[in-house]
Amino acid sequence: MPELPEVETLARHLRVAIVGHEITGVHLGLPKMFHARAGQAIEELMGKSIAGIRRRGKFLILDLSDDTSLVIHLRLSGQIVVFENSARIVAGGHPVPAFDAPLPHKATHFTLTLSGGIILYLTDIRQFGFLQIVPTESVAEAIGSESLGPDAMGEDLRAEVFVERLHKRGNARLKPLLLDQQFLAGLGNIYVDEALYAAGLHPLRTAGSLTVAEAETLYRSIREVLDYALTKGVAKVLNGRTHPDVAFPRVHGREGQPCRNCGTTIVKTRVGGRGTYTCPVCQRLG
DNA sequence: AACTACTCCTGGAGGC
DNA sequence: TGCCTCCAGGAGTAGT
Repeated sequence: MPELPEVETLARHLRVAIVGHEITGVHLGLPKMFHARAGQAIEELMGKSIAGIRRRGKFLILDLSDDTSLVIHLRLSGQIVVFENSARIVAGGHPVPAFDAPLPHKATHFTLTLSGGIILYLTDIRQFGFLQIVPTESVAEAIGSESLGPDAMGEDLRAEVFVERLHKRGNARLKPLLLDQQFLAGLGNIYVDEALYAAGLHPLRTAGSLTVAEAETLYRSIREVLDYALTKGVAKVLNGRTHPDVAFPRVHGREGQPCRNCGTTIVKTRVGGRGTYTCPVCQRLG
């Protein structure tokens, strides 16, 4: 589930909620979720404090007080919920189970108890998510930063950088390319559909077929969609079925419903094995 | 370089 | 109610 806006929102909320707190309890219910280095035990976390929280692409990074870092990837169905003295203070990621469901859930695989009456639950129905503990100086290596593309929200990703990268991958189709974390880090299936729709570009267009103006439009659309998700709080409510923002998503998941630009029926196709929603009029191939 | 298929899992939705 | 199939917001690997 969680794409860049969801992970970023989680990072921001966790920053307020748990930075400075000490880890006083650790429970790992699904051992394979912990991608341990040789000889590592999850109990190493005990006694360390949360020094800072970062995000890179879809990776969530908890920097700890002893220059190690807890790296978390939620993949498709990871969810994090934090309680403080029995009150839920953070909830984000995949919406199943519901954020207000009793915890721990049977799919809660990792629990951190922190000073100040705080408990963090990591729940993951499909068990694809994972944890790593690495030296903070090795985080980049651990998450594959050399191969990971620029962060989709990063300030260093200027339009001309994006356009240049696009044209280097001229034969690639837009949708699989934008999903490729080595090309651009952070986008997932929903936001790629949203960005392409906002830019009026068909997901099967090749990168090389875009004019410079179209490529710049795509760049702006990606930033706008992500910014909207972050500032309007849709990243959080998007995960819930009954999010109050009826204006978002604008195309993803709206098969059979009218396009909000032109009224044409939104169609669902499969591109690169992923469910893909488009307006056949606003997003033309030719 | 770029595409497809398959893989890790569970659960919800829909058809019968 | 059960049973079946398909699908799911990620991403790595293998084969073409």
